[in-house]
Amino acid sequence: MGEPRKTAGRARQQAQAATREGVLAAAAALFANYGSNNTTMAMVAREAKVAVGTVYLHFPDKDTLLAEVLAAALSALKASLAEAASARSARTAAEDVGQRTSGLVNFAAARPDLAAVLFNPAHLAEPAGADTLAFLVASQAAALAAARERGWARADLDDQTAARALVGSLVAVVGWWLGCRAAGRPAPAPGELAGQLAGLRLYGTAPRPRE
Amino acid sequence: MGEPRKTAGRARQQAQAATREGVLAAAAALFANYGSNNTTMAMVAREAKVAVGTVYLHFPDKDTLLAEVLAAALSALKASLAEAASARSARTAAEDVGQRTSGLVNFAAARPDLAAVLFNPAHLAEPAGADTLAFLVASQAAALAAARERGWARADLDDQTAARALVGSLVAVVGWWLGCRAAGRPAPAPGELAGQLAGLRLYGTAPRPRE
Amino acid sequence: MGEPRKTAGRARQQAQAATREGVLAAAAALFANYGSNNTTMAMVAREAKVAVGTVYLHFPDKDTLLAEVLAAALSALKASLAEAASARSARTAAEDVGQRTSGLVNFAAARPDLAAVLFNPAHLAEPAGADTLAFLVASQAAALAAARERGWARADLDDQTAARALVGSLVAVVGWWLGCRAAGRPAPAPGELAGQLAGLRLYGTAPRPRE
Amino acid sequence: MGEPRKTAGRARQQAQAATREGVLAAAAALFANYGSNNTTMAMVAREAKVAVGTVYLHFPDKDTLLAEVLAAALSALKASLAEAASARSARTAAEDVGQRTSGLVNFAAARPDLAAVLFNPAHLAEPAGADTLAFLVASQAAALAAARERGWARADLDDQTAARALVGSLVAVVGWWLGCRAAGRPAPAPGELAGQLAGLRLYGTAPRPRE
DNA sequence: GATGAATGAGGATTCATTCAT
DNA sequence: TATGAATGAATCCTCATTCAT
Repeated sequence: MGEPRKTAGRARQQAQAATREGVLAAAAALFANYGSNNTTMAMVAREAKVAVGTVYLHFPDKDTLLAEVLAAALSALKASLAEAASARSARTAAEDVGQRTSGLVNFAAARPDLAAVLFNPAHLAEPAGADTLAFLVASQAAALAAARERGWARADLDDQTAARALVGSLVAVVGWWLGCRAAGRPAPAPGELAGQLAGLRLYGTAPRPRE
Repeated sequence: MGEPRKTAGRARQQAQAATREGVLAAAAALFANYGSNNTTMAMVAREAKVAVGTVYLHFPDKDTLLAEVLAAALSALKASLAEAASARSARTAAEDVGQRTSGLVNFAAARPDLAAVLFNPAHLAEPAGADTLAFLVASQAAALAAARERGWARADLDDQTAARALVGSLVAVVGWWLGCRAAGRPAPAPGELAGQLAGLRLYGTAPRPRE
Repeated sequence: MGEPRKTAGRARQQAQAATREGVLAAAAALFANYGSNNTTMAMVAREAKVAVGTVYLHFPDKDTLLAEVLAAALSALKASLAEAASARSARTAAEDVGQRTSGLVNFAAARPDLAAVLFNPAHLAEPAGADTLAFLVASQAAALAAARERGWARADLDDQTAARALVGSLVAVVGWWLGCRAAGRPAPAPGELAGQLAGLRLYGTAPRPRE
Repeated sequence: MGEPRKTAGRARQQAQAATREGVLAAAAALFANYGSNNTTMAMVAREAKVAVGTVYLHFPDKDTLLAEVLAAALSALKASLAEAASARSARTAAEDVGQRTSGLVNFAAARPDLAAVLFNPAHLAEPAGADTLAFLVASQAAALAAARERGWARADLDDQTAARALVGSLVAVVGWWLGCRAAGRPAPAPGELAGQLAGLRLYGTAPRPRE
């Protein structure tokens, strides 16, 4: 999977890595715009200013390329969230969910390319997206379990089901939001969006007793 | 020019309609199983025990076929929900949401094929699925607005955003659930699933004060 | 080749013939407009307000249909020319050629459908058009031979070659002229066209000594 | 992104050009023999000893392939005529037309493939052939106008009409002649053919007063 | 490692023709 | 005779992948 020859010189290795990153970035941009299904390897190569063969030198096939683009996007998301999380710690459920949700929306606003690849249901539905989807679900499930520890979440929730529902709504809403913004259609402000998502997640649609 | 029998015979018409339905059913089954992207027109024809040309006799192209399969599934869903709705009327928000959600899950349990086509994000993302997605979102938004009228929903929700989130979570969860069941993997019982979904929708993940 | 059952009643036979004529007319109209290559048997049937099968009842296949349309057009042309010829007899070469050419152009103006089928090089190039082309060439060759008898044509012409050249120019010019008229583009008046064609045929492009 | 060798090697480029020419030649041969309508892209590929995809690598679609074959044939014709024209200049109308016609016939004799593609009415009638036809007509019209300047052509000719007639007769006769030769049927000698064509063009069919 | 021409299996769609009613 | 649904071979074109340079 793209493991460069051990004996290569330092400069060589760097050039190699740069090529790889270029392809990855090109693929991300195209997948974000058109979806991987409507993107050909030739398009990726052209965008990366590289020959088709070069793409195959770094990624054995298209599925793997998608998987790696998703992995890269996911790891950028993780990094972004981790940074946000380290900044402050939540005192209440509302703060907790609010911070997480804002983090996500901020990531989407800051890196629309990566986010658009990640929050594309078609990508997550493909075999190459299974890992990514699984991770997203697992992390939501973990967050839910952690929240329950602290009394921030109901005891009667099935974590699997709830995590899937949360991921589904995030993907749908953020995907839609990014699409609107990319197309220049009206879209809620990031803060507004995060607020709505956090509210729905925490309290659902029913009126809150008083808070 | 003679006296052409325009009526062409009752039996003939029925046979034609049967062929059309056969193709539709075959397409639904395959789209449900593999997604329309991994299904060829030849597969549809073979499954329907019909020649390729026959498929095109009834549907002008693949996109239209997908659109019609989605439309059929959607109308079956509507019928199922309408029937359920006419049976009893809700007195409380919980009853209302509970009934709607159960209706949906029951439909998925009763017609897994149709539901799997409908609740496939890749289908809804395609142009042919735009109408269907739009309808689902609009109907959720309408339900939300109606609920608010009765004081069953918060006033500070953005209907568009919330409707998308709800559709997203339903699609994700029901799609996953159907996949599990089709593959023989463990999956929650229908009632359990409906309960979880209804709870999340109404109250989110936070503990309920008491109700 | 469409020979109706001998035992059929009178009315039956007439209805049959009417159907056949209807198909022929429909095919002629479509072939004239789009060329036989861009006309499907289904289009013919629809235009004739008849079922596809009915077309095949009267014509064994598409090639034969084209051949018969061409034959019908050719026989209409012959009839038109014969009528014109019987009216007056030519005294000079110029009169002779002038009358023939006018007859042709008048036919094209009067029956643009049939003429457009006939004067379509693509039709004449197809196997089904071979007979028609052969007839046109033969009739030009005969006319040339007859003219030579009377001293109206040069002795050093090769009839085959000259006849082909004449047919070629007629087909090209009349076909182009009909196309212009059908499309509403500017086109010479019929008399003007006939004059030009007759002049070219008789005297070529060189200046006439005096006549 | 390394240092991509944009030049890709001289040999490589030549090989590519050779492939392109091979496809062009194969297409020309097949189009000449069967007409583009009866030639499939698979036949072209097979004839060129190349994969189907390779054909599409060099020509975006079948129409373009036909257009390029026609363009190549036309430019070969132009070159051939230009060479002939530069050799000697005409003193009389008869010399002028004679030289032009001989040039054409010589080209047809020397490059029967290219000529057969060019002088196929079906090709010229297709959209892809429109340019070629237009060029042929325009060049005849120009020749006519030039001749008139010198008093070599009648003043009462409509250039459009006459040019179409001339092209039509050339296409018909040369096309037929090539067909005869290819099929081994008897056909006039090139000089004979050119003489007949030149005579018809200059003086028509009427007896020449004296010359 | 990089290149990009070449490959060819595969997929959507068309349409002349058949045949049961 | 008339019908028109059904047939399926044929065709154009795409694109992931390979490999000689």
